[in-house]
Amino acid sequence: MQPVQSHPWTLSAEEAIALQRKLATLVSTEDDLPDPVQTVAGIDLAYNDKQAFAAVVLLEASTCKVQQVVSAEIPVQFPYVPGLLSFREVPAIMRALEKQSVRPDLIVCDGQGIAHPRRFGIACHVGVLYDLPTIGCAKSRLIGKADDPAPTKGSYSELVYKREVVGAVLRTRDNVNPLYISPGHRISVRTALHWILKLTTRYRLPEPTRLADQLVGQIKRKTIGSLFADLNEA
DNA sequence: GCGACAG
DNA sequence: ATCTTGTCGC
Repeated sequence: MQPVQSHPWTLSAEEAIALQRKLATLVSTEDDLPDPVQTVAGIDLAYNDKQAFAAVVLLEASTCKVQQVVSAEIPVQFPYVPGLLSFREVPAIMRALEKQSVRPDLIVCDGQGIAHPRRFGIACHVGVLYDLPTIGCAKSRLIGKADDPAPTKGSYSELVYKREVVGAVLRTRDNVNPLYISPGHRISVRTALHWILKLTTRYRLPEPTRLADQLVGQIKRKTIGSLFADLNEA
């Protein structure tokens, strides 16, 4: 699949911030998903000294069964800067997605959606580029305040930033650290929570992101840069 | 001015 | 993100 739009990627931090403000205008938090959501994709990345690896896992929404896996490798060109994560990860994600034949009905990203200083986390970036519904599912907080949700699975509390509800802190399993859920594009906070819970089985992370995380790790190990270590074991 | 700060 | 085995607790 190809993106609906693109923009330069060789930017300074200042230019990236200006671009985020501009693209944030296109984000929608109104539910606009296919009638039956049939396929869901999970995306995650792994890093090497010089390379970034991205993996996209396509799942059947009703069963969480893997239907397709694509990945890509690309040299890291943008440093990690809180608030500018997408400029470091999206290039690799796009290379992987161009290898994927199916346009998923929903995408779960590892990181924030609108729970971001300029309401444009990585989930929003991916959503706007492909004009697809996306959810930001982060393991920790970037911005906002929230009460600690009850310790039981399904409990959650609103994540508020600048007096506005930008997401929720969700307990996906009993007595485990909660996840930070926020809309990426074409989805509301409530619907995003609904889907994350629906896609969560026996682990803290929902299946799309959990499997993508697990797979990029394997893919990274099978690289020539990591083969030397493997030769010693063999 | 001093912290906090997705992956 | 990444370096990494065993171990404590629900």
